[in-house]
Amino acid sequence: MEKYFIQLGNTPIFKGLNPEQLEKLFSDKLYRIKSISKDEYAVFANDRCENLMFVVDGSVRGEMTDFSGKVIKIEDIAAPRPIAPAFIFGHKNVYPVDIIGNEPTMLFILPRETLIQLLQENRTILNNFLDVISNRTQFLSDKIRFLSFKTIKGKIASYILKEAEKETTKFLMPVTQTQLADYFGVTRPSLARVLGEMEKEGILELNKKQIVIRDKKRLMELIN
Amino acid sequence: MEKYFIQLGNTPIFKGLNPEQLEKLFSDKLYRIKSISKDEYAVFANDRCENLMFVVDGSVRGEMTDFSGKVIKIEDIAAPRPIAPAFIFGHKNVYPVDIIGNEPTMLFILPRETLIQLLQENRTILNNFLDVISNRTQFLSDKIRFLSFKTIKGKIASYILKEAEKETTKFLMPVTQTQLADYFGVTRPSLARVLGEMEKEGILELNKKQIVIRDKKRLMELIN
DNA sequence: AAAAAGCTGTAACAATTGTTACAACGCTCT
DNA sequence: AGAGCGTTGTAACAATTGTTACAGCTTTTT
Repeated sequence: MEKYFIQLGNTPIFKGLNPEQLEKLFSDKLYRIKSISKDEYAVFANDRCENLMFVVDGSVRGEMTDFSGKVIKIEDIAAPRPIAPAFIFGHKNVYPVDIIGNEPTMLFILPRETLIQLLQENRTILNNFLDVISNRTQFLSDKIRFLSFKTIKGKIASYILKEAEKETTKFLMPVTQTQLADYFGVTRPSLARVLGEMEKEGILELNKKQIVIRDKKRLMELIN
Repeated sequence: MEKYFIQLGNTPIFKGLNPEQLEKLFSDKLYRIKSISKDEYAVFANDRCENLMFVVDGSVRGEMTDFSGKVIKIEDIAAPRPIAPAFIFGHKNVYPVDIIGNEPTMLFILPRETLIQLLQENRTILNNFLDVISNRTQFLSDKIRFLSFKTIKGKIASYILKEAEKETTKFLMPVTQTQLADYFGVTRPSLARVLGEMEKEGILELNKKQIVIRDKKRLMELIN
């Protein structure tokens, strides 16, 4: 048993299949393994995306180079995870970022043709794959809805009201302020300041990560 | 021949199949047709999304009601087009918006189970469906990249450099300032002001919708 | 041709956010 | 316990953007 079949079974796309089933499924399929070293490029931005790659050992990062030559890290992708599953189909299937090894890393590479075969013959994989790219779309839609609130108060209000849908007035922030600021596309001190203002105005009560909604009505009015 | 099979063949998901093929494909499948009148709700936001619906005649609009009760129109969907194809799979498959008839409208409704059968037995449909969702993801990714430029100058620079990739220095704005401001998530006067500033600084030259890049280097520096 | 509607340019002022810097607190590792 | 690190609170000032209003212009409608 190759060890990458074990890791593959842990990716969201092959979830629900055990290594034996995977080995059997792949017995008559085309695929390949590639090792990359630290800081080696696996793909360059704008390369054609004709394979679905999985990180089965180690981790890679996605980087963008902007017009001025500055490099921006977009995200880390650690095993076991697929790379850019939403870019292998669609009209413009090129990689949106450079993919670079963070460490010695092993990639499992599936040609598009093989993937299509798998999707057609195995219903679990089809469902998983649709789930993965649909989740991505849903996440991005949510994020855009957020970014469209102009003020930070509006973003916070919208975020908190959504988080507190189940529990009525009290809940724990599941992320740090830094992460939340990043998600909102604002700076961390600005977020902290606005949270402070909302506490002074009596709308919220803050204790570290615990948030209590004191005036739900005014919180709702902040969204417009 | 039911006329909706003709319209279905024009949707991106059944593209490449003629009405006869569609009729045959659907002969042993579950589906149904629903008519809605003007201003009738086809679905409410947060309804479970267990069917894929197509507008085969007329048009609907997607509307959101925010916490303060204000209604915001998100988009129009006219025949022939699928409704929310990225929300039938994924973990949270509920409709993100209300769907309301703009006029007397006919909907073709496919249960998820039927859709999965079609995806497995017909490769064209599988490819089309994956293309549709992937295109959506790619569009949203682009948009988020835009929104993440903090200043209006940065958004303009990024937009213009992308638009002017083919033609070197001169091009026509394909949209009005109002539309562009909307896409950027800023107000129209702000956009106009910044465009004016960039002209004064000698970076751009503006004549109505014609734009000439006078200093590409400084334009690129604005992106960071 | 006249009227209406939409697009663009501009201005002054208000509001919001970014920048930068520092301090206090809690957690983990040794 | 102490060092190191990440998180949070805060402040002053600079920069950017929103708001509102008006005028001139083009395009479409009547």
